[in-house]
Amino acid sequence: MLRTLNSQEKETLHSALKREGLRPTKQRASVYKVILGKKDHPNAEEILQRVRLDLPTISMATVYNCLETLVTCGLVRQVNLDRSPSRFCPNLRPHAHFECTKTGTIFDLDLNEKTISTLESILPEGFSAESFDLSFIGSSNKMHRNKLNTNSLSKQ
Amino acid sequence: MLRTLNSQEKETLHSALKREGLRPTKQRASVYKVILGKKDHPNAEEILQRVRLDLPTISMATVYNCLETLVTCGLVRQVNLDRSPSRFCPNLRPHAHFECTKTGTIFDLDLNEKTISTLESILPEGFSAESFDLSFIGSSNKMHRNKLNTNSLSKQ
DNA sequence: TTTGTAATTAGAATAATTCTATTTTTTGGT
DNA sequence: ACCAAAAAATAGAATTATTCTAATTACAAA
Repeated sequence: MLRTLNSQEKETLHSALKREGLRPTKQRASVYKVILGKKDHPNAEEILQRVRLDLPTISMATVYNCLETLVTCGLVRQVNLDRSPSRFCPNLRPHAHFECTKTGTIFDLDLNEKTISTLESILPEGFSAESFDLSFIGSSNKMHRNKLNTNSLSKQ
Repeated sequence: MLRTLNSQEKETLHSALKREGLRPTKQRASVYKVILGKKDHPNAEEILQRVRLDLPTISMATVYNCLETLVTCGLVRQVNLDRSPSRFCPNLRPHAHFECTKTGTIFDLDLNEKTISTLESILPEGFSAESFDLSFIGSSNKMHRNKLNTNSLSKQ
């Protein structure tokens, strides 16, 4: 059985859904719980497997529907690296991704204010960005930080 | 009829292919020519249409094969934005992409040394990147620079 | 030339995602 | 609680970009 949403997470989910005029269903809650529960950037197939521990009859179509809903509500971010299946992550802070070619691990790299303004400064006059995507491919000697159940790293 | 490769471009292509032990074919030359000829980040389907002006019987499989070859040889870069079909671009300088939501135009944004070192500084100890991808989505009031036949912009 | 290898080709196969049509669930009004 | 209307979930078909397969054609070195 999967860890359950705590009351704050439940409140976040319900109010975001309400804001969009959408209903809180057990399928949506379970998909959200899975994404919060293991921040390893799972794809739809992996999310389906994990959700089925709780809801054995959920369909792939529903997983895709729930993911779209959660992304629309701003609770979850869709991460596309190259042409591999989309992955999903609950980190709403500005961050980049690093994919380790040795292990396949994807790390979040939080961005500080200075870095963000450097990114903004790339845009010429007359351009304004509503979003950006930044990712790196390479190798790392860092292990998964399983204890914290996160792949997020930042420099001190 | 399409503009032909000049002798320098031909030499670049042939020596890059030779370096990899690959043969210079008319299909490869034509795909390369198309990508150099209009720097609007075409996808495989668009490249097929343009190449067929020269080689009416070329197949989509060959276009994909040629594209893979050119990317492997380092003559062309594959550009993936979200989950849309891969696009191809001959700009080998370090650059980011900007997709205009109003027009669908994709602009190259050349990156200066300072920006590149800021990007490198994002990586924590123990991480090394062999490549990065940076893209923006937003809107721009710049028109296509058709006269120069390029979508590349940089700040002075 | 011949001969082996590489490249091209058409079409089938694959894989991620989206769509369609049906059933189930939820909600708000009585 | 009951019912009607709307939303969501579901199974499976459809779509789409890309890759694979097997057969043919072109090339380059001896």
